[in-house]
Amino acid sequence: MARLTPKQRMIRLRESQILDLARPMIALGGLAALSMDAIAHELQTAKGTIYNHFPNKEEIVLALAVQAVDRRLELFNHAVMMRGTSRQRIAAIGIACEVYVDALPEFFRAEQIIRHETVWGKTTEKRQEILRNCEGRCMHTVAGVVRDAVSAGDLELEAAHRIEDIVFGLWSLVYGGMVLETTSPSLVDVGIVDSRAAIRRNCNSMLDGLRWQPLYDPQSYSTWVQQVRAHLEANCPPTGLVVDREISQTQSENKPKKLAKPVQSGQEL
Amino acid sequence: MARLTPKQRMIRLRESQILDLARPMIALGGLAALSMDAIAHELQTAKGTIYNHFPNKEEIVLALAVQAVDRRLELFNHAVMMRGTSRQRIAAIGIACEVYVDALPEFFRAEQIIRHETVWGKTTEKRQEILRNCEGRCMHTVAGVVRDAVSAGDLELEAAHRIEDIVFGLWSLVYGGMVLETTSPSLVDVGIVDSRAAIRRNCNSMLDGLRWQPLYDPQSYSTWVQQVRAHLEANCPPTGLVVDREISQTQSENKPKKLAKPVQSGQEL
DNA sequence: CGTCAAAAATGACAAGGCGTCAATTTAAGA
DNA sequence: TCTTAAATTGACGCCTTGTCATTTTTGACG
Repeated sequence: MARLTPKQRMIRLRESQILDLARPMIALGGLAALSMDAIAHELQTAKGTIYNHFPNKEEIVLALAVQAVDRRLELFNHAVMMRGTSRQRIAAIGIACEVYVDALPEFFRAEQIIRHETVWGKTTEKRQEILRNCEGRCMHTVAGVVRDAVSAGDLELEAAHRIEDIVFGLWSLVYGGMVLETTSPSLVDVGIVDSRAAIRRNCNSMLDGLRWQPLYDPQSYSTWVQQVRAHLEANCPPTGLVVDREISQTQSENKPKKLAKPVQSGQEL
Repeated sequence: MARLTPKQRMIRLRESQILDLARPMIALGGLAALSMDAIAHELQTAKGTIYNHFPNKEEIVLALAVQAVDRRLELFNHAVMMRGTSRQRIAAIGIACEVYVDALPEFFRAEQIIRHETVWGKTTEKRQEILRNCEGRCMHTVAGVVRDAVSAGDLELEAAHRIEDIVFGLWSLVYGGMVLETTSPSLVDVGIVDSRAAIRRNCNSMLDGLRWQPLYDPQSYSTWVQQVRAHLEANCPPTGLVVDREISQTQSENKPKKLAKPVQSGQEL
């Protein structure tokens, strides 16, 4: 981590500029709206230069997803550090998810898009590993709360019910709910008027079903939500910047990687 | 519903041929892998002819999604018709989802793809309405079981907990779980070894949390799963064909619709 | 300060896909 | 048989991504 030459700093800067330009694009219209030409044009460089930073569009999305999970983890960490019962702390993570989706929708979008084999399959192993790492740390944070609950005696695990599976359940419930909320043709038609409230209520039902003490109480839960939300929104302003993550020293390390035969040359879903 | 001229039958036939060709394509590589040229070529017609049937790629995906939800509904109906407690019948729907995803992955994929604003936004109102209708009927089927449970006294709804929200919860949990299972970079790395078992377990936790009687019992649940799965797989062979759904009498009704300015001309996600 | 090899930037180009439309062929009913 | 509406055709316009031979810049070293 020696000092950087001006040139190197220039390159780093451009990398983050690329991502800053790309983020609103994919938020607006998915991968198809992410135009390499447009980025090059706005940055006043040649397209080839963009390709020196990222071997293809998909890799940009992956880079965005990494930023996204970083931001999410940050919120999670703030959430679990709050003082309260184990049940309150796990609830805080749920609120963190809501804050995340509401305050950083562009990041959330990146996470959704990278979650497609067709996109994922065109990215480099190197960056994939980075994302896996981030996701792993997120899981670890959540699992930690569950473990604490067990230690504290708030939660008794039945045989054949693993901590990871519980985390997976909450994850499914929240992620699935958010995705359906965003993309379902007919949520309102079908009678779901306040999907957020429904998600929260359902998470609580699940935890009640595990007999995670203390059981759901609308009153106290509601005030806790207020508290957490205020705390998180105060501490994690959407404008906060992410530290640049260094993936290679030189551009040339990125260049020649040549994917093992791009299955589809077109764009995506 | 008079008789069809040979020509009209020809057209109907081609429509289903288009869908049959498109299904494996999107299953393999998403919307990008759905090639209009390839379909035209394989059908030995001109590309323009395909565009007489569907105004764009997205509309084909939507048509596939309609087929998909039809198939899903079919399975749901078989599931809820089984004799058992209300809790067993709701569990049967969960199993139906598993059978659906396993036996008809191409259909599931279509449902996933249409669930993107960028894809959805390019389809016609007419067919959108059809899909909403199908989804509504699915919801209705599931909600019916919940209502039965309430009637039978197996389930007491607290105030501010609506039936639709419970259905939404199960939907989120199962859909979210299945999506994560399919697309998560690192499920195994992170400790989820049997995601299906986890989904089932978590659904049961949620229902337990609602105090939906009788509560989860591993033994009896497990045997019920066997039964349902066998029944569904016997009654709904994957090869079963869907009745053609008639959307318009003549092709020319489809043709001139001209979308209100395609925001993105490229493909998707 | 000058030299030079390596790194980075450039942009014209190949490849390939979608959707269009004027012209043509086919079908159906009188 | 004739007429008119419907259906088919396929070349074409337009847009995109990703490549790569060439040119420019950088910075280490004498």
